[in-house]
Amino acid sequence: MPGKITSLDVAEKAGVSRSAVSRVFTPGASVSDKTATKVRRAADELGYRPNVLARSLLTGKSRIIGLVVAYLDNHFYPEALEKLSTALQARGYHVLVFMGSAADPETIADEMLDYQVDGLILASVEMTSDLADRCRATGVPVVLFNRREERPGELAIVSDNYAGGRMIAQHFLDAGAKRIGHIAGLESASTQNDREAGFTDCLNEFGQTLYARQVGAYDPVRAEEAARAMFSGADYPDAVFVANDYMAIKVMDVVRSEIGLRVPGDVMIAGFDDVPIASWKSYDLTSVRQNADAMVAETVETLIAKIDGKPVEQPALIPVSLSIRGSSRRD
Amino acid sequence: MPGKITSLDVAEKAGVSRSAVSRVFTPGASVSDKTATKVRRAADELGYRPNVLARSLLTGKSRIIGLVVAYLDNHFYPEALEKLSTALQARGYHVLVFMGSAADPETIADEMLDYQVDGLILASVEMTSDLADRCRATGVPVVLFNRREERPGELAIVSDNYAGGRMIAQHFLDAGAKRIGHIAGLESASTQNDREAGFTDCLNEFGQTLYARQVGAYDPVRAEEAARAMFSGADYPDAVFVANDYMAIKVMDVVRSEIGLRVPGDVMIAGFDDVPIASWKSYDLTSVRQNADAMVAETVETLIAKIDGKPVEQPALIPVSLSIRGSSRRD
DNA sequence: CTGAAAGCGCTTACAG
DNA sequence: CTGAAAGCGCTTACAG
Repeated sequence: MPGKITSLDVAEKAGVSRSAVSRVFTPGASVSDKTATKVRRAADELGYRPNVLARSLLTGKSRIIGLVVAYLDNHFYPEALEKLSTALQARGYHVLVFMGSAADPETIADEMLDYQVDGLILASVEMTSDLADRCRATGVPVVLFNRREERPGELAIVSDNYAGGRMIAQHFLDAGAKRIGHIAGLESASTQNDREAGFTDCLNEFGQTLYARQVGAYDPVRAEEAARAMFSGADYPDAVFVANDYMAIKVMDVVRSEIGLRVPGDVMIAGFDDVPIASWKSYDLTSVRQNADAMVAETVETLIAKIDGKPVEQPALIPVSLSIRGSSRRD
Repeated sequence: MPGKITSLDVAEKAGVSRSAVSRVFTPGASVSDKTATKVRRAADELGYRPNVLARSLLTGKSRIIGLVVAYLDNHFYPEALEKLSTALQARGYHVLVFMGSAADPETIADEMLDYQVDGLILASVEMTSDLADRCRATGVPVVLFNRREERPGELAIVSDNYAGGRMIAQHFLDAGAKRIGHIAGLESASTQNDREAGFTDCLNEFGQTLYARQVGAYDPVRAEEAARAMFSGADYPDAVFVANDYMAIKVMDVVRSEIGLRVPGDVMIAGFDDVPIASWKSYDLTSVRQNADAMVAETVETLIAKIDGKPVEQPALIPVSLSIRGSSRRD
């Protein structure tokens, strides 16, 4: 293979200066058509492409977005990652992935900053705030995805989790449920708190209180344990809201296969996220739909606006909707 | 925020040269303890960290690995992505993600090369070969993950898909299946060809041939259609090997919920990959286990060895094993 | 062990 | 419109 082709090689071949070559590859720069044609031809023949890293050094823009994720086993996140990356690619950015579980937040923050990322998307539930504070301190734009922390200057893209919680409570009440339970996610997570607050507020307004409560911490094994604890006795709930689909699926498995109850006959179950699995026939799970497309679009717009130095305000909550399915349908 | 802190700032504060600062941050460089201490203190106070991009320009190493993926809805890939990224992080590399579905292979190849990636992992099923050829032509090390193309110089990490196919055939035969079907994945994919070859070879050795065959192309909707076509008549198979779990789950849903057959009573079903869903109680799917950890470890080792200029040979096939579950168990 | 100098590949005012 | 020159932040022989 030939050594790396540089702009100088192209310049020589085209009989112009390095500056001219650079201009041809800089949208909006002033070059004559004739020069542009010569340069493009030479570049094509040589297989030249500008070195993005060298450009970054000059411009101070790397066009790299750092994305911190974890929990890729919860199907909501791979979908988000795919959409986020696709949307960013379309805008000329690329995603450098950091697994939140692979190192401590300090290390991750340092590494991201080392790569001179133009912006950050934080989609990992735990320890987000340390990371975000540290990054914001350096002046790199940060957007939280599917979580909020209420820090000053924070930009957070979240669904209307509170409204979603209310929808499920209302749905259970409409169906005549009398003993309504909740299996919570991670209690330090804003999604959990907002969903549960909406759920219990609505229950209270109709004169009911939570009949049973367990914590699954957004973890499949803990969700199973929570289900066993909640359904092993005789006086189990007749409806339960599980804080996300990933846990709800495990709860359904325990309730049906281990305990031997019928869903929705003995107990109605609803989840949150409306991941594809929820609509699979074997689960047919009622769920609150998070509009992933809207969340991603808002995340990308907000982050890029911030990067471009535009004034950016905290975006509105993303609306949710209820997908009613067999797990809570009583005919 | 203060302007970017450079090595010169640190050098001045510590009363040494820029070279000295650089050496402190270069493992293995010769610096006295005294200098190192002074530099580290100054760096900490200033919050200095070397600019990886600037370093890349000099060293020619970006420590960025390009990863092309797609099909994140097939749960095998998010898991692989998570493990790949974690393993690479531990080795001081980071992953720049390219969604194979978001652009044509040429564009993706160009963009990856623009970022001066040190190496590439291709985990996207389609159009891999164009992309790989294009990248290899520039001298960037490429490793294919979970696919092979038999190109010269190719490095491909794949399971022993052929052996996996045989295992399922053997298992069906042992269980007394007489009418054995296959729902194929993408027929241009090496995984598909190897799995089916092993499956039918084994069948043939025992005097059987494929009783029915449909193509699902690794796509959930097409898998459902394939299942409908295969099971709508009266003389449906009594055992079917579906080329991956992602399709097998959809096949089970159609067979049980739409057609009304019992699994395994009326038909035994087996998949491939052994993704977490396979062991969920509602599916309890027999599957060939791909050792994702081993595949990832091998991929990372091979790629890094190649990057480091070491002689690298095509690695051996990764062994698979059969996870027998309820979907094929007849007591 | 340490510093001055050159240079990685590019872009951007500055003149012309 | 175009080129010469400076410089982004860093590393690496080269002397000392």
